[in-house]
Amino acid sequence: MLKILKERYQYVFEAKLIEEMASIGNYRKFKEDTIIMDIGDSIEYMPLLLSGSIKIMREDEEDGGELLLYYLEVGDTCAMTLNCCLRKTKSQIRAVAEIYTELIMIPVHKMVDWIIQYETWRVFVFESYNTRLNEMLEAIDNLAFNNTEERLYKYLTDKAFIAKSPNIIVTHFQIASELNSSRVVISRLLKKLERDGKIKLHRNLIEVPNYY
DNA sequence: ACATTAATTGTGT
DNA sequence: ACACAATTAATGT
Repeated sequence: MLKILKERYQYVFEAKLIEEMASIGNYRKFKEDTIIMDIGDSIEYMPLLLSGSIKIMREDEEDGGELLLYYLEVGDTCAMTLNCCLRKTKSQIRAVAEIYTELIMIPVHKMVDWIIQYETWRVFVFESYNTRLNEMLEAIDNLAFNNTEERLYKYLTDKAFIAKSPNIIVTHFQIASELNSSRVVISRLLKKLERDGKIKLHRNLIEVPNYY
């Protein structure tokens, strides 16, 4: 575990901190589509991604609809967790492994200590906050302007990027529920994107040539 | 290889 | 949003 940590984070954190992470952290792996953290769970650990990718979703308690907020990738932490450990609130979000994912769980009290002890950790935490905030703003823009088409295309490229393949395997229905839209709308928009030459459609499969 | 069926996708109102 | 048509994949014979 120490080895993996070093590979991924040697330029981010100082050696001492990495060693401490390795000895304290709890190594876990999750298979595709498993829920890592659900809404209402109290947060005792903060995740540090080693490999894979996690999607962060919100759920509407009214209609049970889901909404995908953003993806966490290697080198990211969950901003929600950062928030919760300082305020002792419950999770407001659901985290699901998008693909096979490895991560290290670190007890939240440790991360408070580290903020005091390690400069690199402080920087890391603030950076994460910042990127997350920006991504959220972007997401809100798209929502507010009701621009589902852009949201859809971003969703597709993101997904392809994570899978490291231009081919993504989803049905229109699945996309609709993640974007909290209806299947028909998605189908129509996908058609349009195909006509524009941005993607190619097949059954259960969408080709996204320019995903990087 | 063909027919049947279920699921996914396309389109008009 | 709804209903229905068309297409495709999966399965059995």
